[in-house]
This record gives sequence, structure tokens and C-alpha cells, in this order.
Amino acid sequence: MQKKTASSADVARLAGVSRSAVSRAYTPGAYVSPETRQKVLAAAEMLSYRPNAIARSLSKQSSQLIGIVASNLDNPFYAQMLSTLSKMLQQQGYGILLLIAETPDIDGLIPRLLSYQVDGVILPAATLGSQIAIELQRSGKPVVLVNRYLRHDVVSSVSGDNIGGGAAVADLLVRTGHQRVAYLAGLDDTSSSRDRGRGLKDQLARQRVALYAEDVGQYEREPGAVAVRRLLSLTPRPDAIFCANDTMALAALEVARLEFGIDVPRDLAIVGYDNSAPTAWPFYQLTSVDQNLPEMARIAIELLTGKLAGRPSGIDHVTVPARLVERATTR
Amino acid sequence: MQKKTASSADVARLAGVSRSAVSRAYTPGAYVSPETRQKVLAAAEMLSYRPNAIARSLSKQSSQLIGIVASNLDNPFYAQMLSTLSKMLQQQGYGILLLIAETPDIDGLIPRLLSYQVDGVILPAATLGSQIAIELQRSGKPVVLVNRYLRHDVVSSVSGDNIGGGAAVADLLVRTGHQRVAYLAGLDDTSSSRDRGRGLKDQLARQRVALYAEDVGQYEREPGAVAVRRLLSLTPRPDAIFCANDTMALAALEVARLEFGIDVPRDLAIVGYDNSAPTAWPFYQLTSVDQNLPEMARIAIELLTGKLAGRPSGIDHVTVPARLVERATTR
DNA sequence: TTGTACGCGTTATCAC
DNA sequence: GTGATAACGCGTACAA
Repeated sequence: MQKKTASSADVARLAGVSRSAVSRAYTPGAYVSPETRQKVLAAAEMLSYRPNAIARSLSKQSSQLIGIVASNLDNPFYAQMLSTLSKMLQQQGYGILLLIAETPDIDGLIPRLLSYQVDGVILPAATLGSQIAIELQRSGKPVVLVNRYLRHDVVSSVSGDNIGGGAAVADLLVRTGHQRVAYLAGLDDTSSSRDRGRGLKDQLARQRVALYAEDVGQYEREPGAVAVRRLLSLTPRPDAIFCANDTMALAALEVARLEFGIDVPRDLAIVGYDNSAPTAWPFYQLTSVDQNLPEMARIAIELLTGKLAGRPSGIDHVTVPARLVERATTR
Repeated sequence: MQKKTASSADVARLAGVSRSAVSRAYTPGAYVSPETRQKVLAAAEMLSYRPNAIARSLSKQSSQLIGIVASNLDNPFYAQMLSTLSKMLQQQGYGILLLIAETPDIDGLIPRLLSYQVDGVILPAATLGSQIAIELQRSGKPVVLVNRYLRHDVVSSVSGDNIGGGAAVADLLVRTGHQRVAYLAGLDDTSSSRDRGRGLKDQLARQRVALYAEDVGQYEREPGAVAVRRLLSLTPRPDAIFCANDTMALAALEVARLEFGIDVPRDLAIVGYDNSAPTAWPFYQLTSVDQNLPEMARIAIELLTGKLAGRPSGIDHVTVPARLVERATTR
């Protein structure tokens, strides 16, 4: 239990070398003789010395810190996204500065994130105001949006193939004989919700089926349930509901079975989006669209580290293929 | 889109004052005349200057950064714990350095966390090796364990009243006429699992009921389901299963109803722990024990900030009362 | 290969 | 009140 944490000067003194030598001993590929290197490491061990990353950041003008602005951690998809991104980043030697974007004063928090000189920022948040992304971008920090993109190509992003995913759902529903397909959107101002709906609609249209109804559930359980009740009260009733995420789809299944006594999938098909863990639970067995989360995370990091390495990349938008996972809520 | 981020020297030059004046303008309660303060703020605005937190940390010997070592983010309880802790901390002006403790080389990651000079560390991880906590503590960093404690009082912690929670379950089960109560433990080497089991057993004993069976499900869905199958294959069959967390309890309910065709709660009671979101979902309606997560988070931060303020607190262990939430899996 | 000297951006101390 | 100056701990030209 030593008083103060040892500095490179302490190590240098004990090892009988200069501070530069200590620094070099910790710099891969620096000119140090094996002997001095050993002396330094031995002394460091004695003092249980660890280089001070804060001081290094100041000197190197690079903190090796990545900011992640997260939200909706109650949604398993985003919880897993945060976990996956973090694991991959820390494996590559980066530290993670976390910011939860659910407090009202989020705008005041971003400058604080920046003040820690993060090398880049990842925004895995479909429900986040786009203003933040634009501001970050303007401040010159490398930024990558995940699961969302902005028009006008102002900031790089990676997202799932929402149009393709919606189209795959349309194909499945038409193929299994559905005629009155409803779409339960997430948030109107998000690219994900819009594109999933458009993919569905367009692909239905190509097969001479018109979208029967549309409602909005804000990507959340309660508003979703309310919207589903509205949809299921239409006459004639829809024979299929495609929900813009799993959270709403799980609620839809509950409302349909328990409140309306509907036989799913015989009289009603329900499809979700994200293929999050609960969709596979025995009580639900929900058909859903897999976004390939690990791949999205991988690419997000690749885009960001590319910018960090100064690779001359403009604003690019990468799309990851989606995959329909059929379970027991479709026939 | 300026080239470099402005420093206090740039602001000082533009405002026609010294760097000290700039620093003081950003230090609450420092000796600055309103006029110079205004000049500085105006110049800062022009250059869109933000104090560099890294440099400040170096100078002040305090980073205002708290490390959180998280894991099991697929468990809604821990996802919410991370979210709540983070929100509270950032509200108090702290930054959060996140470390996901699910990679094999976790031991190598801790020093990196420390190298960023975090002011303190919170460990909300029941499944984390206790060695890490002890090492951190020994390094002199303020540490608080959440939802777990260590014998011998070596590191501060806050946890739910697991013994009381287990006892409350025992009372409920005896009161509703159960005689063959089984306990599905989490991980043997965790205080939470041990205490919940002990609370159950002791309180059963006080009412002349012996624990009928015990098994281990590692706090996870699949191992939990396997253990439940073993328990339900006993003859005579248990008439109640108390699971050490919700994840296993949800799986237990599925196995009982779908695989064994058991009528829950008529022929079998199932109780979980954590009162996480899915327990309230209509398909489950699982009776569970609420840990009062927000209160646990609040106290954890209070303990930590107390240590940071140099308040002379030893090693203390705070226990938060638990509350039984009865739903449809008990009668 | 090694050491010296300076810079990174900020705060604390001290004269003025 | 204000402005020099010295830390804070480290990386790195540059000289040796």
C-alpha cells in the first residue's frame, strides 16, 4: 500500500537511467538495449509502476479513448451492441468513455465528452437527436453512427439493410398468403423505421398487395401495445403485423393472444426486427429479422479506426445484409 | 471547421489577458473581475474553446473519471444497473470509463483502466472474480462492490438483503401450503446466491419445513433449464422452485409449462429474483423479489464519493431491503 | 544506444 | 485582481 503512484522519474532513479530510457522501455520498437530495458522493467516491477495514460495522452495528442453515446439499454439489442462494441474496442487497446443519453441535459454532456479529448465517437442510438451527430462531426472529431444514418451524407454510418429486411418480410407474408398486412412503425424521424416500412411497402406493391394499415409505437412496449390494439380493432382485421422492432412485436403477440384471443400464426402473423434474445424464448418464438449485430459493430469500429489512422475516407455509409429468421409466429 | 482545438493560451492572447485569467474564468469561486471574465468568455466563444480535461486531470491529480467494470449486460438487471449508475454519476459531473469484463484477458485490462487515473471504481458484477476487487483495493483506489460482498471486510460494498429476500420467499411458500421447496442456486462462490439460499432454508426451518432439493444453474438460462429438468424429474416432484435470479426463473417456467405440462401455480410455484423487466411481461407474470436497484446504485455512488471526499470511512457494507412482488406464478 | 531539453494544456503559488 | 512561473508525467527531436 504505497503512498503515491510511482512516476517514470522514480523508476529512472531506481534503475539508474534517464526518464527517456523508461519511456522507451514502454514504447514498442524504440531504441533500447535489452540490458537497460531489463533494468527498467525490474525497477518498475518493484515500484509497481504503470505509465500514466493521462500524461501520455497530453504528450501524444491522442487519448486512445473512444466515446460511446448509448441509450435504450433496456432494449436487449442496444445492450448487446454496447457490450460488443466495447469488447472489440478494448481488445484493440482503446478505452471507452461512456455517455448515457437519456437525461434531459444531454446537450450539455457532449462537450464534457469532448473535453476528455476522445479520439472518436460512436453513436449507437436510433432514438438520438441527429443534431448531436452533426455537431460532433463539425467539431472535427471522427464520428460513426450505428443503426441510423443521416441524409445529405454528412456523417459516416453503418446500418442494417432495412429496406432489404422489410422486403424479405413482405416476401414471406405474401408467400404464406397474407393480404392485409399492417406496419407498426417505430419513430417517424428515424431512418431505420422509415426504411423498414418502405422495404415492406414497395415489395408488397411489386406483388400487387397494398399495405393495409400503418401505426406508430415509438419502439417501446406500451405505446406499441396501444397501437396494436388500434390495429386489431380494424374491420376487417389485419392478418399480419410487421413491427419495426422486437420490443413492440413481443407486446403485439401478447395483446393478440391474451387480449384478443387470436390464434397466432393461423389468423395473424407477427414479425419483429433485431432478432434479440427474447424472440427465441419458448413462450414467444417470434419470427424476426436478424441485423447481424457483430458485423455492424465490426464495421463501425473499422470505419472509425480508419478515420483515426488518417485514411482518406470521405463520408461513407455501409449497409449490412439482414437475414429473416422464421419461428412460430408466421406460418 | 478549425484546424486545431484552441488552448487557453489562444484565448488569453485574443482576450488580451494571461493564461491564468482564462483558467480562473473557468474556476468557480476564483478571484476574477467580472470584466475580464466577460472578455475571456467572449474570446472563448469565438474560438469555441473548451478546457482540456486531460490537462486539467494531470494538473489537479484527479481525473473526475470513475471506472465501471460491467458484465452480463444480456441480463436486464445488470444492463439497468449500468445505465442507472452511469446516469447518476454523469449527473454529478463524473465521466465514466467502461470496462466490459467478459473477455478472457480481463486481468490485463484492469491495469489499463488504472492507467487512466480513474478516481474510483465500481464493480457491479456478481460473476466477477473477487481477486480483481482485492487488487484494486490494494492499489489504493476507492472501490465499491455492488450486489456482492467479500468476507473479511476487505472492500466496501452495497448489496440487497438477500437473506431477507430468501426468507420472504420462504414465508410466502409456507403460507400458501408448499411442502417440497427446491432452491435453484446461481453460482456457488457468490455471496448473493449463498445468502438467498440460506435465507430460504433458515426461514423454512423455523416453520418446520426442510429444503426439499437444491441444484445449480449458474445464473444462466440454459444451465438453469437443465437443472430445472433434473428437479422436476424427482419423485415426488417439488411443489415450489425458488430461483436465485429471474433469468433462471423464466426458463424454469417455460420448462415446467411447455416440457412437463405442469399447471403453474396450481401444482408448482416459481419465484425469481431481481424483479427485472421480463418478469412483468404478460406471458410470464413471474413472482419475484425486487432488489431496489435505484437505491443500490444511489448508495454505491454515495459510498464512493464519500471515499473520494476523503471522508474517514472504513470498510462498510450496506444492505438494501428487498421486497417481494407477487404475481401469477405463486398462489 | 543514451541523456538533455522542450512541449503537451492546465492549475497552484507567489509576487505585484 | 492580475500575471509570471513552476509543477503535473510523459514523449520525442536533438545532440552526444
